[in-house]
Amino acid sequence: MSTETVPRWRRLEPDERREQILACAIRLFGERPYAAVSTTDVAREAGVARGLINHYFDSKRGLYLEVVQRMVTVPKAGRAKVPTGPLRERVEFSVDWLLDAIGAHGKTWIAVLGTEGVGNDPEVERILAEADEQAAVNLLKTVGMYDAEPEGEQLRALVRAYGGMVKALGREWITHGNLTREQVQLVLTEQLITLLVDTFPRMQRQN
Amino acid sequence: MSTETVPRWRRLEPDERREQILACAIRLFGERPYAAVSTTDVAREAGVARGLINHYFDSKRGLYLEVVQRMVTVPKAGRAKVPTGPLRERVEFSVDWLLDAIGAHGKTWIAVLGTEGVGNDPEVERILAEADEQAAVNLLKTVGMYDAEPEGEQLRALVRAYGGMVKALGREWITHGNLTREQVQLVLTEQLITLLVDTFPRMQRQN
DNA sequence: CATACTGTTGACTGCATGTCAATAGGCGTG
DNA sequence: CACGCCTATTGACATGCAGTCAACAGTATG
Repeated sequence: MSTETVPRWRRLEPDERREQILACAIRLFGERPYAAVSTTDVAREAGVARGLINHYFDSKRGLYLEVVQRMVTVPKAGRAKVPTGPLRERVEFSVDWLLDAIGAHGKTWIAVLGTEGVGNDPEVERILAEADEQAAVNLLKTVGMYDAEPEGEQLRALVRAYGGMVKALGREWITHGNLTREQVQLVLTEQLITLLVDTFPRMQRQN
Repeated sequence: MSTETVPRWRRLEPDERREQILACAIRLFGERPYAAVSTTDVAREAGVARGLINHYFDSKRGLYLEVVQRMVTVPKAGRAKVPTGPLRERVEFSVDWLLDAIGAHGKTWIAVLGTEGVGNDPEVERILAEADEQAAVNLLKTVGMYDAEPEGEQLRALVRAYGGMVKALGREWITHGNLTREQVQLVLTEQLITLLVDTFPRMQRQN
């Protein structure tokens, strides 16, 4: 008869446990809407007592906010090449890079943009706005127009709005399959060029 | 001593009561996110017993879905003028009409688009997708390209995606005040023209 | 092997949702 | 005008979830 004591649970480093719970939460919140995911679900998924979740995260809402933060944080893949040459080429390069990123993280991506519900959640809105801004800045730097003269703020606003179309087209491509990658690429390229070389200058004159 | 019996509550026609509750729900769900609105809140706001909500709506979720449905249902304002003339004019007319609609229902509008959270809610997604499709069809009809040749489905997909930019620009204009109405109008007009007269034809050739 | 540190548990509390039998508003009828 | 019926509405109940906390048990250390 073995009196060997087999531990009922393993003790992990705080960071490790936190990550593990967060990973499970990301999966579940990605599949179902907020209200349809209980902390009990997350706890079961992580093989952990429910109370532990409140130990590592203030509340269910706090956990959710971190999930959103993680999901919108683009891996910022190392794009070593700093493109040069005429604007058109830089734009094409940027759009291509965008589509690569979307294609790679497609699954997570659609989960993030999946639902635009009703109801103002300032916190969530702030996180998403920050991510949009980040993406806009990235794009502008890549096409070499970040240091855009007067009214750079307006240009960023335009590119942020352009991001809205990127998301929508991404959904048409990835989730609905209504458009091919080539088609999306064409549209995004033409639209961005129009925006940068035609609309933006005219808008400046209008100020 | 008056023995007059003053009713504790008034008996309403089902449709009437339903509308009343729905109106309160729209207000509350427009202000706070789903989880932060309890059926108790809605009941108090409407001055009825909580149980009545489950009598008229299957569940809190069911109520929410109807709220979303109402909020995305554009009043479909009677635009009597059927525009004619060159495409540019029709586009300008359409964009102008769009911005009028956004400006008028601005408050509700931003509430609807306010938050894009994480998590797939197929029902909500379906409602919003339907609204987007409706808007796209409306726009295409107004510019006179609804009966667009082959690949009309692809054109609708493009216009739906364009709608993504409309929303984003609307937010930059209405809620953040980063752009003026004139600027938004300029951008939307140029982008739509590019899409219709340049990109779409090229895309068709690409098929 | 004993001890201390702390990651982890499980029970407790309050609140929210959904259900259902009982109640009462108010219209139609005698 | 009073009575009675229909049903809109209520209020209590059951279930489940979120947050708190004292106690427990891995586990590293001497």
